[in-house]
Amino acid sequence: MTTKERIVEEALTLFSVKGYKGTSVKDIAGAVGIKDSSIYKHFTGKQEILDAIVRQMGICMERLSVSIGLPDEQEAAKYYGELSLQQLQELSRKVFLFYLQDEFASRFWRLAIMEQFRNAEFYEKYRRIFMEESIAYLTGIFTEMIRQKSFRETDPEVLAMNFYAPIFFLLSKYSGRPEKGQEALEILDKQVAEFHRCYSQQ
Amino acid sequence: MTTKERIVEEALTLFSVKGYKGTSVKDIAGAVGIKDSSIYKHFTGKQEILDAIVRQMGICMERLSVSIGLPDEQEAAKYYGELSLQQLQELSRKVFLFYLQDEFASRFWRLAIMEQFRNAEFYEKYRRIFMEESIAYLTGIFTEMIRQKSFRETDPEVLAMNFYAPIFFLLSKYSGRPEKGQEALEILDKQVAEFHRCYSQQ
DNA sequence: GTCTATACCTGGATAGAC
DNA sequence: GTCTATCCAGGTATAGAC
Repeated sequence: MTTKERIVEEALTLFSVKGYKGTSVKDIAGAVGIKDSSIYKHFTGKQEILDAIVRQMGICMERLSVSIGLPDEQEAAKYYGELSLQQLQELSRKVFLFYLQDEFASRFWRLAIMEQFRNAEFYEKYRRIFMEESIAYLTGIFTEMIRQKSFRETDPEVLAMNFYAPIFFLLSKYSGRPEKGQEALEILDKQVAEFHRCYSQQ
Repeated sequence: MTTKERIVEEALTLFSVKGYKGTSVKDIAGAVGIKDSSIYKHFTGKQEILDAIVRQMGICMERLSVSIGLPDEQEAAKYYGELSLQQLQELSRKVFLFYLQDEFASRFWRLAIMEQFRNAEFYEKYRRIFMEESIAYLTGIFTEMIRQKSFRETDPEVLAMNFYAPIFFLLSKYSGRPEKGQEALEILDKQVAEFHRCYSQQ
């Protein structure tokens, strides 16, 4: 990993805990193991490091399904087949654990949460990645499931929100404490079981 | 309003947009209309202003139901009677609009979100007020509704999460933009209608 | 491309006049 | 209880040696 990459790496770690304003260039340099002045050979300033993080997030997260290794909406129909309870739980756990534990996504989640009110770019990315794309992906899957009659006839967007909102809630609750992920997963499984009971036609 | 109260007031407004670190004592003093040095006649420092805000939130929000003017769990059974769709929608709208638009709660919500990772006290208060108490309140209501057989036999906590998670999601999405509240309310109503369809026994 | 040294500024906080 | 003046620490950033 180049020094420039390590700067971005350490900066994201620090920003995601102490915030942008709460992290100094000295802190970042210290974490990398160089002096603060050396940072300026790689970036014009602190703001540019933040910009690099945002850009990287844009690249990494362009599509939720690709990042998590989930089938895309077209394949999903086959992949999930009749969408059994076990498969639904697998789907919810994958999404949840990805955002909670993925090296990059979990830190970006926290940073975006902290910066969303100060920084329009963060608000946009945060909303798109962690809200709209997730809902859109699930809407696609559920549309197909309903078409296949494995799910009850319902507005697929309402269904997607019903499925995703508890995941989002638990992410918000546990994003600072990934070590408590097990506790969260148990709650999540209960939610999904209830979801399945409500909508599945088996 | 005393100067001390106005300092807390303006500080909360600024903190809730620019964050604690992003707001200077000069900014606060400027908003109040005094010089920064005068602040120190009322507070020992910036940190104490933040402490005052946290304390005030503790007082204001001790019980969700009181703050919002909702019936408590015992009265709720009578109040909501058979819990019609309209009453469920009223309940969800009250909770949602309170956190979104209440002068104090909406700003505290944003501040707490930004400070939760840096400040354990904020994380505690944020989680207690905006997550656990809401869920606990709804669990109480739903327990009673199930006992009355107006709701299907279900784990009331799962029900509470099902009901509250979309509210929480929409709050997170629209907390910076209360002017778009109408758009959010339409989505919320759809969610509640679906919830009612799933669980009500009428 | 990393270092030392340094310039410059902002922000938190105090002292003391009124 | 507000002001002016001031101090000090810490943070961003630059210059220049190696």
